[in-house]
Order: sequence, then C-alpha cells, then structure tokens
Amino acid sequence: MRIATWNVNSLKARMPRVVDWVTRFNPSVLCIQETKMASDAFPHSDFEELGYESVHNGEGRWNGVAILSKVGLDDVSHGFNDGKPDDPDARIIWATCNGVRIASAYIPNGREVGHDHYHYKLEWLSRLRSHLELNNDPSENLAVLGDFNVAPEDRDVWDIKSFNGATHVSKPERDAFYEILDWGLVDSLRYQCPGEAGVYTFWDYRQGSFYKKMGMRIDFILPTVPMNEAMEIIVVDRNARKGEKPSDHAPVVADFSFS
DNA sequence: ATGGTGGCCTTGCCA
Repeated sequence: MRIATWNVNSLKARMPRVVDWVTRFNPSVLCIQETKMASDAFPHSDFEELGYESVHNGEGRWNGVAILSKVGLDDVSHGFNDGKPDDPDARIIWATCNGVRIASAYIPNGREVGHDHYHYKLEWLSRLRSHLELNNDPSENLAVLGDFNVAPEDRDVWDIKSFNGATHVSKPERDAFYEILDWGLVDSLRYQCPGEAGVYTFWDYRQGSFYKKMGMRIDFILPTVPMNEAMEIIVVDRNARKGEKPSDHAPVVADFSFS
C-alpha cells in the first residue's frame, strides 16, 4: 500500500503536475492539501479516469483538503469530532482506505508568533490531538498526513539562526506537534533517517530558495506505531519541486506492507 | 540589491 501527501498550492493551477505525478507514482492513497477550490469545482471525474475515488473538504479561495484512493474510501468525515464548534476552515478530512484510517490535514500557518492566527494554530493542533483521543486508538492502522507548518527540530530548517522569533520553529508549536506524536504516532521519515539533516519538503518560491537548498521539513506521514512497523520505504520526491509550474511543496510517499 | 515568487481574486492578502 503506497500512501502519499502533497500540498499542491492550488489544485486548479497544479492539475497537470498532479496527474503526471499520480500516473508515475501510482499511489494507493494520495492526501492533497491547499486545493484552494470550491466543492463543486473539484475534478472528481478526472481522478476517476485515473482509477481513483476522491473526497474533498473545500471552501474556495483558501485551504481545502482531499483524499484520493484506489483501495476504498469509507467513513468520510470533515473537521474534528470533539464536541466543540466546527472549525471555520476546511483543513482536515478523514477516510478509511483498505482498513487504514487516513487524515489529510493542512495545519494553519500561524503568520507571526503571538498573532491571532498563531493561537488558532496552537488550538488547532490541540484539537487534532483531542480528536484522536476521542475517536481512535493508537493500536489501529491509522496515519495523519499533511502540511503541519511546523519544523520539529532545528535540523528540519536550512538555517535555524534565520528563524529567530519565527513561526514553525517556536517551542509552543513544536510542543503541540510532539503532543500529537505522544498520542501514538511516529515521524516516519525521521524514524527511517535518524541521522539525516537537509531533508526538506518545502522551499519558498522567493529568493530562489530551492536552488539554494533553503528548505524546511514541514510535511509529514505520521502512522501509528504498529503501522510504522509495516513501513518499507519513505521518500521525498524533490524532483516534483523542479520544472514547469511546481508547487512550493514536494510530495512525501511511503510504502507499507501489511501481513 | 533592504527586494525577490506565485496564487487567488477582495488588484491586497496569504503563504
């Protein structure tokens, strides 16, 4: 079972790249973030032609998350089931594919430390942890995939000194990220590459960041401990950041073999 | 060189 996540930064603008990537990598499940697309505009039929069922939680101009699957797409839900008011943004969608509970998540950016949006980000991460506690079990096959907008360690950014006082690396954000892992999820790329630095999933469009290797590792595949045991390989396809009209994020893709 | 890009549509805001 091949599972992937990709923040496409507008599915409308990225559709040719997404179709090309899906055709070549043939994932069983692809989690997409930042569709920036209204619900009625989602190209379900184009994905159906490629062999995928699809579900989308969209709002239009911003955010928007989707799951494509070749291996079933059941028990779909949007947002959090935690007894609190609905999240106003379309930032997470859940489905069960081949017996694996999957989430495609786009965590708020935060904008600036101390900004209202930063507090919303911390609250959002806390709600994700609560949702998992209330609705799931860490012994099941489950994976949260997506753009977390958090770099958990200093080596997950190109130069920590450039991030003094910045979002994505602040202690409250990192603590909130590790609170989610502490429920029973594994940073699977870090697990496979415990000694690596310079493995990134995002490079800003500005400043020629990609060519200068000024990246950040902020997109993750986070399986439960038992599911992580079934992982065979995980890679970042940084080739997807090259060429014509790339997203500013690269896909992360992992293979799992369930006995 | 004190800005750089890209995407959306609210031609400013967001990342």
